[in-house]
Amino acid sequence: MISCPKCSEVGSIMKAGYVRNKQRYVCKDCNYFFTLSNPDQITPRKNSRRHQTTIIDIARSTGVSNSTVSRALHGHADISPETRNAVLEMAALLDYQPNQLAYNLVKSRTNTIGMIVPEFTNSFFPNIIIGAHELLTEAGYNLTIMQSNESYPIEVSNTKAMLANRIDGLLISLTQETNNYDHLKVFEKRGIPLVLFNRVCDYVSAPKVVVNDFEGSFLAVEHLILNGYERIAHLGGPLNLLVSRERLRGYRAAMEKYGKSIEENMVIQGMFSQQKARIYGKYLLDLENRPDAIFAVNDSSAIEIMLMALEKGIRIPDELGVVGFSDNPESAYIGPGLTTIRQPTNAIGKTSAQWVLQLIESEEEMILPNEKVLKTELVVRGSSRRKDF
Amino acid sequence: MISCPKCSEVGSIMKAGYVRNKQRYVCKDCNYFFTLSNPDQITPRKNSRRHQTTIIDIARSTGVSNSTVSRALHGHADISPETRNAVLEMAALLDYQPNQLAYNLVKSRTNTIGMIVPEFTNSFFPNIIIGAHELLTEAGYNLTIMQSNESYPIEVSNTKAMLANRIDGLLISLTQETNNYDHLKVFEKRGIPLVLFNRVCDYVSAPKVVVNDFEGSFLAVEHLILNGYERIAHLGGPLNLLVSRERLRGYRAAMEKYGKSIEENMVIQGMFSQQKARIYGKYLLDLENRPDAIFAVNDSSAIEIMLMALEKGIRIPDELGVVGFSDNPESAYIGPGLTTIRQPTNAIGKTSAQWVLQLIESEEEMILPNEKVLKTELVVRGSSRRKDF
DNA sequence: TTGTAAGCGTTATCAA
DNA sequence: TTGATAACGCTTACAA
Repeated sequence: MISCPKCSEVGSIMKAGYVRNKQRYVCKDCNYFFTLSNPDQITPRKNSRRHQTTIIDIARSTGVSNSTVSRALHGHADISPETRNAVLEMAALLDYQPNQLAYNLVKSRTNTIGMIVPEFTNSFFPNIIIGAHELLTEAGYNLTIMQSNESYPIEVSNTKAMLANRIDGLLISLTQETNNYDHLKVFEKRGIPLVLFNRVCDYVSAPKVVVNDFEGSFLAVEHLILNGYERIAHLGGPLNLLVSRERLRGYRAAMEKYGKSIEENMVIQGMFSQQKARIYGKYLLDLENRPDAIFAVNDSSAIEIMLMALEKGIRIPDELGVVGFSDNPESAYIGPGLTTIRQPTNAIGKTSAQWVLQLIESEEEMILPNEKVLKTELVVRGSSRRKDF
Repeated sequence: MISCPKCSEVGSIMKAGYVRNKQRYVCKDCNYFFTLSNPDQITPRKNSRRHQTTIIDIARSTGVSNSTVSRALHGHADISPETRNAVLEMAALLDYQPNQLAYNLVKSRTNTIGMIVPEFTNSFFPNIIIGAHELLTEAGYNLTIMQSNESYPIEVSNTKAMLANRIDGLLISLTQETNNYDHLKVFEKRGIPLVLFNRVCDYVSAPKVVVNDFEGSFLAVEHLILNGYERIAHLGGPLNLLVSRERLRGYRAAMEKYGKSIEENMVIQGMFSQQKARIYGKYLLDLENRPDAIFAVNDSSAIEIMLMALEKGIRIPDELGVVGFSDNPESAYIGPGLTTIRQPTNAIGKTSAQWVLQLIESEEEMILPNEKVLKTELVVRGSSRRKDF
């Protein structure tokens, strides 16, 4: 008695013509075609619970070898159109889906780029993801995204997972907690392409994609000064991040250039969070001699400040100028509109992705500029435009 | 001469004590420890370009077998603490990173959930992703996200890629183009858990996570009516999507309940896109006898309408009431604030993720309610609140 | 043009 | 408590 190699059924086997001079059978139960080239192939493969059809199934059913099937499937040359068609037909018939896992294992590449971002509650990182995603998809790569949630331990475990999954390259933007970079150096040591973006650091020799935070901040503060604000506070980010330091530097440079003295109690550096923004914002607005303008490290903080000013009845922009950074979607609409520095988020994603692909495709260690700096843009809205200026 | 099994170097091999009565060596060049249990293991493994250390490397260096290493690494019982420690030490020394690919292949599961969303330009899907991501991470699963960009062919190729990568389960929200569901039925046939969310359809027997679009819309329109609006237009979505149909149904039901006649030229169904919103918005606002309120299928469209009204000098809410759907972040801030229906995005993600995990973990085909309906919430803001009401 | 067989890095089933 | 050895599904020399 012949049993179906796929579903083990014995009662429903029928003859189904000849292939390459061998009797072909079909199992009416599971619609599986096969030949019996060799008696011990009659026994079904074990562990067949939810068996997905493999190359071997196709090989058996068509009466050719695995390698021939593989070649046919990949449109290799040196294969007779006749057998190729037979294989392709059978593949369709058996509803064959290649097993990427096995492919990846033997090729030891996955065609997948990993991306780790600290958060995606703001639209900032999602927009970067969109950019990277577009470019990678076009290039035939998959993108696996992980989120570190601004936590260093999670970031470390994320990189471990990426490593374990043998991604071909990694795009990463660091958490605000990250001060140790050993988990990134592993990538260097392994020769796995790595690109840092936005939240970068100096201590790892990987390419970095950033924006001109210094200039952006300089322009922002200069704009406030040119609108007649004198005592400008800065609500900054955590200083272990280069972005925070650069934006602080831009602030100081602008103040200095225009001969404004900086009151150090009005320069605050802190973690990114809505709660922190409220605390620092309250502090600044409650100062006995409160600033007449605030340059915030990002739009979320700036918006918190605007809302608090509203509550307190402080008029914007007359009594208080506010400028943010990043141009969140809500910034255009809040109150008189929030003046801000627009970041080319899509381009950040695209640039980073392109770079990591270049690193992958270039066999040699490339000698490359280690940093790409994209341009920001000052977007002037109502929160900083005084009528009398 | 002994050559290093890892880097093939011959000049830098030194003796390094004894392990299990075998001479141990170390390659000073690549810091690789090994023993020579068997003469033909002297030859380095070929294809060693960028060789990542494997279980076999550890086995050789420690002088035990693969299986023992595997067991030690997984903290199996039945292993002497002595050898376990030796293995673990060596693993750390050689900087071993497990190869998830191989693991997945033999286990034929990936611990990865796939997620396909039509877009993430709005904050809507990112927020759902956040919810799903949180729950999945906690459960020890990875999340692979793909974006169909509202394109049916891309959606199909995405599902193929997911299948090829042997994800353990899929969460999907359909594109506005999708009218054929064969690519989803494959999952059914293969027994791969599938959960539809938000953009669902009736033609595939998979669990669905949706919100009460009907009630939400009903409340939105009722709210407009109770604020004295009479001639309410509806700017709807593509009708092949259940959400669009449900929201339309809610609109009609509310109008009917309050005895308002619907002017059919003021009910428009169209694709989601900013451009379309502008075109339809212009049409509605330019009508000779224009509506006194518009209920839009989503906030993006509603916002476009508000902006156009602003341009045309139509006062909101006095001359025109506007209500959207979803509560985008910018909706709170635009003009007098956009009244909208808030969707529990985080919960949508979490619920879908939880469901797919349940399906994975339950061996049996579960008998389950086929749909979960989450609650929406009316958020009243200035765009619909008439002073005289 | 096709087949054979080794190898990718694991886990799992037997024996020892 | 350990070690061989056979899978997992695929690609690819090398042989025929």
